[in-house]
Amino acid sequence: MVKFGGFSGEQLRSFVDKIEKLEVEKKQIAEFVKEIFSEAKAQGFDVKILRKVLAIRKIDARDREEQETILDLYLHALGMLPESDDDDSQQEAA
Amino acid sequence: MVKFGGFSGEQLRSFVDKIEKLEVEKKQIAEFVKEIFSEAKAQGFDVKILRKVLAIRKIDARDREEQETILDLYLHALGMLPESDDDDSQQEAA
Amino acid sequence: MVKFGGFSGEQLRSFVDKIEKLEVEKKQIAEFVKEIFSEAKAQGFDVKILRKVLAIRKIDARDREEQETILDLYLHALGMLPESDDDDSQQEAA
Amino acid sequence: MVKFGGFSGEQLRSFVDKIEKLEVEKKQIAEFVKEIFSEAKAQGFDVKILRKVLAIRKIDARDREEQETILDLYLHALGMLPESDDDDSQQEAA
DNA sequence: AACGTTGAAATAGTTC
DNA sequence: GAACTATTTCAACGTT
Repeated sequence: MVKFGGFSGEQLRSFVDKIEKLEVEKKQIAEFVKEIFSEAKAQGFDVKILRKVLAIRKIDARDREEQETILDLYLHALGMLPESDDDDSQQEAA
Repeated sequence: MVKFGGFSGEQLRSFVDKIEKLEVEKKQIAEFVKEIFSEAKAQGFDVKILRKVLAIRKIDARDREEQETILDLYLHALGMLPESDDDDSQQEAA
Repeated sequence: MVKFGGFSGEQLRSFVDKIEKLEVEKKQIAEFVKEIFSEAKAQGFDVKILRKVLAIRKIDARDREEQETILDLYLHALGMLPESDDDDSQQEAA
Repeated sequence: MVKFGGFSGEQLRSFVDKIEKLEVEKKQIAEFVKEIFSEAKAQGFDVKILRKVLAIRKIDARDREEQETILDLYLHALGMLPESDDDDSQQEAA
């Protein structure tokens, strides 16, 4: 049931407050990032290239994650990994 | 001159490190926000409505800012505000 | 199947043409808007203020929309709106 | 002088109206463009690629413009073009 | 004319 | 998988 009539107004306010505070934090961090870009630019770096560097590193990180995932899949397929979902009977007598 | 060939590699690394750390922080906060939404949902709140509430509050906040800004503009246009360096023609009969 | 090898070149050309034509129209409109600003300025209006007025009206319009949306959400949440396919509990006493 | 007190309210309203109408038109065109993308997608085109095609054509168009500009510069440098800025007195007694 | 600011467009991610 | 939301990116604009 949807919380509206009654006492849950305080809870709602609490949720709203928390989230808005966190959004503020996020915004502050974003501004900080911008400052760093400015600083880099002031020191002669090409911001566009800097962004590209970061983007590539991001992709690489993902690749690594995915490849680890694939590795896990392989290992699991070969029965060399204890998988979370189907460990319904392995534990007691492993 | 663009800093990429040469000794500025350390600076670059420093910028990249800082930014990536901040990005991590942002992501953590975003996850935290999601948790709060989950919590609210678990307590029976309609997340869609909660989002709308937040959106409206955002718009209202911006509206308030804009209203203040335009008030300043009006006052200044009417010569009722001591603006920093805009007294170019007000002194018609000084 | 992705349409790029083969006979669909004409279709592609057609899409590209249509879109580019529309983009041209958009650009023309944008230029027209600029002309109006110029005209206003020439007639003694403070363009900055004019822009702010427009911005505030935009925000207000969006706010109104959001308010209506959330009203619908409220009403619906309270079971006071006949939603299209949300009659999950009406049938108890059919 | 800034138009505020008095009779210029109507003019202001007129400007606002015109601009907002044009903005609406722009938005409609943008929606139309989206529809075309949808249609293309429905017919099996990869929208991402379609966008890339458009982007490249845009760049090419710009390139052409810039190259024409450069060509103009060359021609002018070689004294083969009448330049805009300093043609204030050349025509009558060149 | 470069700079930062702002608004729009696009992409990625999430939810239903 | 379709729609919605959020984030990121890109371009335009005013400003200095």
